[in-house]
Amino acid sequence: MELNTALVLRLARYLRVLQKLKSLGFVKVFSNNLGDAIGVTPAVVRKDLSSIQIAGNKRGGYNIDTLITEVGRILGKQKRHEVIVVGCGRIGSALLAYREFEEEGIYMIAGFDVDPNRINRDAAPPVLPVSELESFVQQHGVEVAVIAVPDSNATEVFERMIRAGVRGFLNFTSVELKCTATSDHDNCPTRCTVQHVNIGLEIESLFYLINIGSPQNTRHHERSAP
Amino acid sequence: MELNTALVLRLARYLRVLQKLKSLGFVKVFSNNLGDAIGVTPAVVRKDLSSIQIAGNKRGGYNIDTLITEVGRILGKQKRHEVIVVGCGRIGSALLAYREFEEEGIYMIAGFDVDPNRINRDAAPPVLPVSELESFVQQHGVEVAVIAVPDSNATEVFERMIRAGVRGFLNFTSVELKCTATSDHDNCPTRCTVQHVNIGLEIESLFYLINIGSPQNTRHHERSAP
DNA sequence: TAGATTGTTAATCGATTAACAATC
DNA sequence: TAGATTGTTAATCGATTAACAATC
Repeated sequence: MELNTALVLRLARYLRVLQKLKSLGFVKVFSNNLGDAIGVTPAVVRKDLSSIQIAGNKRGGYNIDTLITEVGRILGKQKRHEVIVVGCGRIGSALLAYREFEEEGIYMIAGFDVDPNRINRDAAPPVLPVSELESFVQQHGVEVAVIAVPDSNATEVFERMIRAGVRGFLNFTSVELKCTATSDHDNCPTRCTVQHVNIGLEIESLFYLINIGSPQNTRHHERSAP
Repeated sequence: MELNTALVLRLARYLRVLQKLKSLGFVKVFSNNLGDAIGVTPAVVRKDLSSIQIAGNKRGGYNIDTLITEVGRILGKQKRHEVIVVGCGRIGSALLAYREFEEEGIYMIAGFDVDPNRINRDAAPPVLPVSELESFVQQHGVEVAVIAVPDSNATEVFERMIRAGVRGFLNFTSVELKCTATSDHDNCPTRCTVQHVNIGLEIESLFYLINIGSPQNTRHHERSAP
């Protein structure tokens, strides 16, 4: 069962909506409710759910608890998700301090920087020198990292992390980090995934889009349709 | 000529690559160079360029200067692009202070916040009280805004800005802001565009994707393929 | 000229939408 | 039962890929 990025993002969105509905005391939900909430048609919702083997009732919609459990299981919500942030400038440190992710089981466990003035081992989460990146990754089994360094250092820290075993990246630089060609050794079979967040690019495209009047859209990754 | 979001984002990416190539002294570029650089096939590049009426030479590729001029013109790079940031918490103020956008002709001209402690009229850019949002938007003809307020305030500031005439939004909240249903008055014909940046969601999906080993992806708005 | 690259058409692929039988 | 909603199939749409003639 291979789910693509778009589907996984939709599942994560459904989950957030479901959690809100549950907290409001709802027990059941219909495909058109979920569709409205995240901006897709009911048919997409039903197809998504049936693709992950979740069945509803022909008349009574879907049970919210079942949905939360099943979608959460697929997204691995039973596990604690630990993330590091490499580059603790303005954006990096903003993300590092952003505790709201913990509600979703995502924990920022450390930041890394080259600047000695930014190092702070006593902070929570601590900011460590990048020289300790590899050992930290290996010790903690870090799988996912945010890259928020200057463009000029992006490739270096990326390749170091690949070698150290990190497999998922959220890339805030404007360097187009590629997974395939990164292994120096051919014995590196590691597939990795990079999600790009390029704010300048998004703003640039916004200026075009508003002046033409094309329909709404999503991102990346992350985008929603009417 | 209606260009969709994905195409516009690719054009913006081409432009960055072209600027780099030009600064390195290159004069010509081939479709496969551009394709490699942003992670698409040469055929996509040629199709994109021909769709905006840019012709290359059958043997000599494309002229970089022509490309920069033409793509820049389409993206409206001759104009100064002014943006405001509503919500000056950690992420909002990080973006407000991010001067690198200016290289791309994007200027953060003001921030807005409810917290009196964050107001600073003398800063560059200034941080103003949200009560002044509408008047500022109208005075400066603001077209694009970053929304970085807490989720609970997202809809309110969004609707206020819509009414004030803002038409493009970069939404950092996890609220699914929708353009269509926002007008209180039916006489509001304004189409707007929202780009969503939902970092928690992207990290969540990363954890799924790395554990299954699906192929790389893009964002959004903003994502890149092999 | 021979070789390489564009520009475009046709073929493929996947995702979205429409439709509707099954059924609660 | 009648009405409403699911689950799935078929039809549509758009985007991606393949292929190749045109041509520099």
